[in-house]
Amino acid sequence: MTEYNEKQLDILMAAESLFASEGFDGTSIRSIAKAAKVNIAMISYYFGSKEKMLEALILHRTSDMKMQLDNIFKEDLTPLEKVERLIDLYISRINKNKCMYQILHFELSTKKRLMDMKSYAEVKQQNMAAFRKIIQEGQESGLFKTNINIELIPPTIMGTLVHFQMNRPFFEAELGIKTDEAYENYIKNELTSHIKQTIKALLVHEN
Amino acid sequence: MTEYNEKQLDILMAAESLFASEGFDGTSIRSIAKAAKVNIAMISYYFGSKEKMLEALILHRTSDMKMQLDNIFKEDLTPLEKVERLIDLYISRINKNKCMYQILHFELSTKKRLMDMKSYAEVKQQNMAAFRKIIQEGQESGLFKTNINIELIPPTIMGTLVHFQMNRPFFEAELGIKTDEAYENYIKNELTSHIKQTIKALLVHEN
DNA sequence: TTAACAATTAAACAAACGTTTAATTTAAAC
DNA sequence: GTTTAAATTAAACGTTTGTTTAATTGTTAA
Repeated sequence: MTEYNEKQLDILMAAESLFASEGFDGTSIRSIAKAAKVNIAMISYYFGSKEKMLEALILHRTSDMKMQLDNIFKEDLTPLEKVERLIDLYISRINKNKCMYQILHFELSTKKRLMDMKSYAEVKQQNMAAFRKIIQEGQESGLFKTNINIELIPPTIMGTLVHFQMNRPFFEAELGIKTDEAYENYIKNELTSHIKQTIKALLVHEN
Repeated sequence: MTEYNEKQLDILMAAESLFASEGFDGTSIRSIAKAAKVNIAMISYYFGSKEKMLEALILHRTSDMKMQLDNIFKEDLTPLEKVERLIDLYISRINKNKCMYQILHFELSTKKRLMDMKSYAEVKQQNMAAFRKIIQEGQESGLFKTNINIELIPPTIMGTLVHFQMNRPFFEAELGIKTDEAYENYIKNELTSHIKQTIKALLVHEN
C-alpha cells in the first residue's frame, strides 16, 4: 500500500469529491488545485497526470475496503445473522464511500478510460466468495432454500441501495423527506430493514 | 411532442450512443458530428447548443416511455400476474433504453447540469402510482402481505438489474458468460426469474 | 556556509473545446 | 426563371483544457 503525505492526500480528497459531483471529464485540474489549495503543477508533479491521479485514488480507496472486509466473519453467528451483518456492512460501506462508488459507477460503465480496476475486481470477488460461503452454510443446515441464485443476491442488496441513492430527489419528494438527517435515518432504518426483509423472504423457509 | 427530421434524429442517436459510452463531458460535438455524418455547425444550428441537445434527447426518450406505459394495465390479470408483467416491462424497457438510462444515471447523480428532468420525474411518478395501486389491490384481496414498504420495491427491481448491467465484466467472469447473446439470455432468463422470485417471496404468503 | 535535493510557483505551451460567422449550395414557392 | 428561405459548409473565434518549463523558495546534511 502506497503512502501519501498530507498534501497528496489533500489533493486526492479534493479530487474525490469533485470527480463524484462533476465527473472526471467535468472536473479540471485547476478546480482540484483550487479546492486542495495547491498549485496546479503539483498534480502532475506528484501523480504524473490527471488520469494517473484517478488510478491512485481508486487504488487508495479499494485497498481501504479490502482491509475492512477482513475484520468480519470471525464471530460465531447463525447463517441468517451473518447475512444480516453483511447487509449492514454493505450499506454502511456504500454510505461511507459514496463519492468513490459514484466515481467507480461511472468509470465502470464508460469505455473511455479502461483502467485496470484489478483492485476493485478483487474486492468484489472476495465479497462474493464470502457471501457464497455463508449461504451454502445455511443451505446445508437446512435453514435456507436451495432453489436460489446466490450470485444475484448481492446485486439485489447493493442495487436497491444504489438505486435509492441515485434517485434521491425523487424519493425525497415521494416520501416527504425534507432534511439530510431524515434522509440518512430513512436509509438506516426503513431501507435497511426492507432489504433485510426481502433477502430473508427469499432465503428462509416460512414456517 | 416535438418532431424531428431525419438528420436531426441522426444527430440525436449518435449523441445518445456517445454520451452513454463516453459521458457528456467526455463527448465532443466534433465526434458527434462525425458519427452522425454532419457538419459540426449543424448541432448548434438545430439544437442551439450541446447542452440543449442533451435536453432534447432526454425529452425525446422520456416522452417515448410515457407512451409505452399507457398501454399496460388494461388486461384482466391477478395482482401477482400484474406484478410479474410490470417486472417484465421494467426489464425490457431498461434493456431497450440502455444508453438513455446510462446517461440519466450520470446526469441525475451530478449537480453540474441541473436540467429540469421534469419529464423523467413524471414517468417515475406514474410508474410508482401504478405499482402502488397493484400492490394495494393484492393486499385488499388478502393475497399480499401488508407489512411491506411498497415504495422500496421498484428500487429493488430496477436496482438489481442496473447493478448487474453496471458490473457486467465482473459477472461475465463470475458466471462464465462469454458471448453477448449468452449475456442477454442470462438477463432474460436467470436474472428475470431471480427478480420475480424475490419480489414474490417478499409479497406473497407462502402456500 | 554551502551543496544538494525537494517543494512550490507563475508563466507558457500546444491542443481541444463549444460556438459563431459569413459564404455557398440546395430546395421550395411564386 | 427568379425570389426567398432553409440547409450546409469551411474557417475562425475566444476559452479552457492538461501538461511542461524554468525559476525560485524551503529543507536537510555535510
